Amino acid sequence: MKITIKEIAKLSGVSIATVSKVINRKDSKISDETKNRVMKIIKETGYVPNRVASSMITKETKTIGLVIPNIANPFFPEVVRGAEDKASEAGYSLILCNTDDQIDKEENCIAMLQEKMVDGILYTASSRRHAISESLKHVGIPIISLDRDIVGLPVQGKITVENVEGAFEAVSYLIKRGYSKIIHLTGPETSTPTKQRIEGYKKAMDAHHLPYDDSCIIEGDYTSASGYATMEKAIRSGLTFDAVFCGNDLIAIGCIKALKKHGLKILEEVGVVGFDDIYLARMMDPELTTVSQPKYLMGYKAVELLLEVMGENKEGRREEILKTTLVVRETTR
Amino acid sequence: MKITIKEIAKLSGVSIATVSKVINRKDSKISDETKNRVMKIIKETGYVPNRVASSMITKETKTIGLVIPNIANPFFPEVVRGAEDKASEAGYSLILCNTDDQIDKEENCIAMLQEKMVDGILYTASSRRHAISESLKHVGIPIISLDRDIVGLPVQGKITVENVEGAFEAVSYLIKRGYSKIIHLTGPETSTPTKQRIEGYKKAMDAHHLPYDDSCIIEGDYTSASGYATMEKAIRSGLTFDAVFCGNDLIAIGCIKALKKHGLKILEEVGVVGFDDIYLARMMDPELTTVSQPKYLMGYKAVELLLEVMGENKEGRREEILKTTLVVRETTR
DNA sequence: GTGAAAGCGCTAACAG
DNA sequence: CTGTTAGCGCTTTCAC
Repeated sequence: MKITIKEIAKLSGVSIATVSKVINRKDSKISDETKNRVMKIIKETGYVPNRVASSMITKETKTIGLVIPNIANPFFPEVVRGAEDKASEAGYSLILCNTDDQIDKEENCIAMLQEKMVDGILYTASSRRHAISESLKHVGIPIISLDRDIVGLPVQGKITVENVEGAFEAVSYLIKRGYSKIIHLTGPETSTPTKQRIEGYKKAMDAHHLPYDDSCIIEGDYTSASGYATMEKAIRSGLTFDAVFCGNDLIAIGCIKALKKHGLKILEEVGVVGFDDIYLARMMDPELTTVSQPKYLMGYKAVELLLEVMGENKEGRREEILKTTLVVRETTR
Repeated sequence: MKITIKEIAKLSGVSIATVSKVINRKDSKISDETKNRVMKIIKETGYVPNRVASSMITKETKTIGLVIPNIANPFFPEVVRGAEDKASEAGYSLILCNTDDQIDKEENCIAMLQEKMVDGILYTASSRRHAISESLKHVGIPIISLDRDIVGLPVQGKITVENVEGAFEAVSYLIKRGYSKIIHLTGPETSTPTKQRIEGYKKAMDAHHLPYDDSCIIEGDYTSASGYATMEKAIRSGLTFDAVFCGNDLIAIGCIKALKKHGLKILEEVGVVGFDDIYLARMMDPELTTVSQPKYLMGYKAVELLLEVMGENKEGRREEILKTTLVVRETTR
């Protein structure tokens, strides 16, 4: 039988109300003597307050739900770490959910988080999501959308990065370094980041009056396997290019593998730029030139924003768009 | 005001007990008619049962605490994924805690998890931990220790890998391939895996009557920076070697950087073997020969074991030691 | 300064 | 088949 506040009260010869007050530091009107006595008993007995009981009354669980596609995707661990740091700093903990970009898993997660009465949700929408499911519309819990935007979803806030600008900068850099036949290997075109990176690519090409057509923008998904496959196909199909701007680093890795296999020299013959700057980018050989996303900060800021929204209980949507930075390494001349 | 079971009862014209039964599928004795009526109302109102309230009674939160050093360390995401998969399969969710291998953070995490009344804890002990803190001794919650063993900690189960055998196999392979002056770059010697990998290294060297002394076993920590620094120092100090067995892949990555910098040819002049087989190992160039740990399985099995232990409420310690496999790639001849 | 009492939303006997 | 009742462990007025 676990020890409860009742025992502590009995043992210290005070009421449970008093014990509750000292536990929660609402003890301005409790004499030091009783305070110390209660504290001592608590320590001695190893009493642990039951937060699920207090949650019932305070209506907060000090828990935040974190819904992401897959923690094993190297993009997310840092984001999660940032989120966890800010959360624990503020006395919250994180429930982690993986959705594999599958809509039904997403809905299950959200439902579960609602039942567990989390105080807020950080949500990276499935890149496959087009329509918003009904059930998602009436979650009565603050939601911050992370990384990806969902039009129509009633979120209370949004943390994204400057995808257009990041892509623009990357492609512009490529052009400045003398590359001119630049192709773009993208992720699923249903997701906002993908669309935005394509937009940035086009803008840069246009700005420099460089030609491109639909065959230069090749859709895949955000995996190295996809990068490998699409690159392979591009080469086979006789497409000419001297640089490739990849939708993310994973695609870039696969792409480079394919390039190497075909004996193409990275940097001299073909420049490659990634997006994300995952841990891997710095570790591979050659080190990958890429657009760095502030992953840790994204998680951190997302929780920060969520906490704000939760506090104010306001309706207004908040938004923060974080900057990317081009990191030039060894896959571009 | 959030809608409660009471409203549903009123709206469907039944008692709350009945509603409770249909929610929890204890409805064998409820007529289909009432069942359907209640279900319909639930759907219409968008009622979400409050699991924190039911937790108070059932004494279970369907939540598991996952305590790891750092999710941003590439070893852990897959472990966590495995754990999450098994957990969600069984209707549980995971609260994630990062400890940075700091004992005080560990204790905070554990305390918080206790207060949140998690049903069990998965725990990767700090590699710096030598003594078990008092507070950890009387957690009344089942604990499974993951990856690292903690002597003296009253855990109900243990999931580890065959570190000795893995190291033995790696070093033996190196020897078989003609390397003979093999050094070992280790992690912190306070942690069990480190000790075991050293043991495996020694066993293999002994088995083949190859000489080594203390200077061949160089302690560092499990980071690429450490791998770089220790390798650098080893080279500077004039240590001779033709292969290096690294305590993990991160060390191997740093080590290879240092080797390359000094113009040493990987594979021909110096063979390198890592440990873990993180995602990176396959992505780098040259691809890393390494001892693969079943990371996903570790997490999965850990939750499985925890669930078992929780179910039986037995005292006996359970243990599962998973196999490693040597993956030969491009850093060994 | 401290305590009594009224619940939070739900489940689990037990009655009917 | 369904409802009544007694809490789960805690916080929070409101008295004293």
